[in-house]
Order: sequence, then structure tokens, then C-alpha cells
Amino acid sequence: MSIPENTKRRLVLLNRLLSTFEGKTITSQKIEELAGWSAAVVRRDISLLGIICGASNGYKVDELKSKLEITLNLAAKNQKCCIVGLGKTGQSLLDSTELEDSPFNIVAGFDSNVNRTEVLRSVFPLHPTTKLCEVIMEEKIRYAILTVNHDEAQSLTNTLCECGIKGIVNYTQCVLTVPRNVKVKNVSLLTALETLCAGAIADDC
Amino acid sequence: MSIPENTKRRLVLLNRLLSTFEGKTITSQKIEELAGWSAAVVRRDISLLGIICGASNGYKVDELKSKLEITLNLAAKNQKCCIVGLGKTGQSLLDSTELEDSPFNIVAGFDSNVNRTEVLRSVFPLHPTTKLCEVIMEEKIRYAILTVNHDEAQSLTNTLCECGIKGIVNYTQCVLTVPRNVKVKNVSLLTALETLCAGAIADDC
DNA sequence: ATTTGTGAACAGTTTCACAGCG
DNA sequence: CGCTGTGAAACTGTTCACAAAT
Repeated sequence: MSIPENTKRRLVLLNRLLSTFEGKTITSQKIEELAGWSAAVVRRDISLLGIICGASNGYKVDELKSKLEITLNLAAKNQKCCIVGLGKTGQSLLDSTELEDSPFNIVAGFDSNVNRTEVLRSVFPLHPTTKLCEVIMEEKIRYAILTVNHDEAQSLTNTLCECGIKGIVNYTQCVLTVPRNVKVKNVSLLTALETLCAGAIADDC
Repeated sequence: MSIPENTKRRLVLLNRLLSTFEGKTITSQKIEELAGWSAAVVRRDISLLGIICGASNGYKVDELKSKLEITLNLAAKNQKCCIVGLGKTGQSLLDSTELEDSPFNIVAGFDSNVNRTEVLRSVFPLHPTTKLCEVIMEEKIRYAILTVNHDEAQSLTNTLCECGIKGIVNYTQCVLTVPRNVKVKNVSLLTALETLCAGAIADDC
């Protein structure tokens, strides 16, 4: 039985939420208070994982968490990512500690301005975008973090898709056109604000 | 008749997409190719706006776009925002041009480290977080961009909610607890990557 | 001929309510 | 007795298919 999209989005956040409760138990009621999803939704979501780890005294967080990590693919370590575009946003990610202790690992950066790739320093190598395909295929990079200018966004996206990238975290304002096998997650500040403003927030991501 | 959440999220992106087609017409088929939503979904979404602006020769982009802006609340200019947390992420937004020509306007920044609020320069004033409530209420700020450390995230969120903020763009990894009248949009890199990895992307935001 | 707009069928998701377990 | 796990009902969202419009 496959897990619905909505459920998956909540489970990603549930997994995060549970970090604070390791070794303990937690009830669906408590999760409702913390995350805002109804207790009924929480119970249904968890039941879709196909395990029984609650049974009348709240869920055992450790069991739940390890099942979540497997189901959500987060158990696989060292999933490779790259940054495409080393302007202000891209640079702020260069020495970010955000992905420490996560399954994700940034292993390359790219910019079409060779100056930047030569001057900037980081723990992973920086390349000109002409090498995009080569490096991605060689390193088997799965995810791209797109932080380029508007005018380069779609053409670089095309290249990324051609070299087999699985997903793109899109920090640009462009609505990217991608083949169906590539997933895009739009996270630009403008999109986020517009989404809030339009009252269009899914109760999750 | 109220517009469903899913539709709203797509309409936000549709509005963006249409910028490239001002003065022209566009068919639901073309939108399907560009954005990836089925033409049937596109037509249904647009019909929910309650206007007829297509009639057999594709949609008139200008008419469609102005209706979209009204429906999505994006017509109201100068909706005030603030940045909470002036670490690396917050700083990268200080002189960002991303919100230029948008209805949103950053009018204040906050950090609990007074050093930062005194040393950093920006076009809008920077305050210590002790002034959070005062400034937000005085300036009638609607949206907060949360870029603080993990350990401050929930307590500052509580304060933000108390002073009447409408929505929070959450760059932290925390799952924030908020009252039902406050909306959160999670945009941390880690959450974005986990969502992609779990295959949990709504066909929109 | 092409493309919208929409009823009607279908699919997916949430809520309700309660039996059963600890 | 409180809490999960889950059928069944209710609701929301999507797809189909075609009449109407130009």
C-alpha cells in the first residue's frame, strides 16, 4: 500500500518533531497540540506505516522514528547534493552547518562566473557550470540547490534534468519546467510570502 | 464559493508563470507543458476564479492575471514583513532585491545579539528582539521571516503570535507550534531536501 | 477546428465513532 | 480508563468527456 502525498509531507515533519522526544512515548493528542494536525489524521498517518507501536499508551517514539526514517528514505546516508549558483544565496550555503548530521551532503558548487568558482573557498570543490553534467554524473549527485539568476534558471534546469538529477530545491522565482521524473520544491522567499498571503498553506510543508 | 488550498497554491505559481506572457493569450494545454499540472486541473482552477476570460481561443493573460492578483490578495501593496534573526541566513536577506516590485516590503530586522543590530547596516532599522512586539504592533507588520537558531525558534514564535503576526516563513528546522490563526510556511533547506527525498512534493508549492 | 467551462464519475483524504488492547 | 487502530461516512479534489463558443 503506497503512502499518500499529504501523509508523506506530514511524516517528514513528524520525524523532525520526534527528535525532541527520543526514548519517550507520545500520544496523537500531544502531536496535535504541537503540529496542528488533528489526532485522527496523526493516527491514520502512522497506521499507514504498517507498524503497531502505540497500543493504548501512546507511541513509542524510538520505534516510530526508525520506521519513519526507513519509509521516508532518510535512512540512506550521504545522499549527494550540489549548489548551482554562487551569488549571495548560494554563498550563504557554502559553509552552512544546516546539513550536518543529515543524510544529505553537498559535494560540489557551480557558477557560470569563473571568477567566483576560483575566488570563493569551501570544503567541497567549485566548478564552472560548463562542467555541470560531467561532475553530476561522475559523482552521482541526486539533488540540486538552484540559486542562480532568473535568466539562467530554466536553461540550467534543463541541463540538470538531462544529467539525471532527481530533485531541485528552487530558490529562484521561476516556475521551472521539468520532466515528470524530476521533482521541484519551490522555496523562494517571494513564493513563500505569496503563498502565506493567499492563505494557501498545506498543513505541512 | 471558496477556493481550495491546492488550487490556491497552484494559482500563486500560475500568476508567476503568466508574467512571461503579458499581452498574449495562453491555452490550458500550454500551461500543462510549462507547469506540469494537467490541462483539466488548470481549467478547473481558473474557472474557480469566477471569470470567463478564455472562450475558445485560450485565456487572455492580462485579464486572468489581474483577477489572480485580486483573488490571491497580491493586489494590496506594501504588506509589511520583518526578519527575525540576523545570522548568516538573515544577513543574506538584508540587501536582497528579491522583494523589489512585489507587494511585500521588509521594514525591520531583529536579533537578540545587540552587537549585530548595531554593527550591521541595512535600508530598514534593526532592533534587539526585546523590541519585537513593540515594533511589530506599531508598524503593523504582517509577516515574519524566521532565521534564528534552533533554540530560540519556538520562544520567538510565541512572541510573534502574541503580537498578531499573520504568517511566518520558517527557515529553521523546527516544527513550530502556532495558534490556528497563524500560518507557517517551512522553507529550510533540510526540510526541502527531506521532502524531495521522501517523494512528498505537492504539484505546486 | 480548437479550446474553454462544467456536470458527472471517480479517486483521494479527513473525520467520525467505537471496538479492542494494555 | 485512556489511547490506538480502523471500518464506514463525509468531504475534497481530480479526471473524463462533451456541449458551447468563436
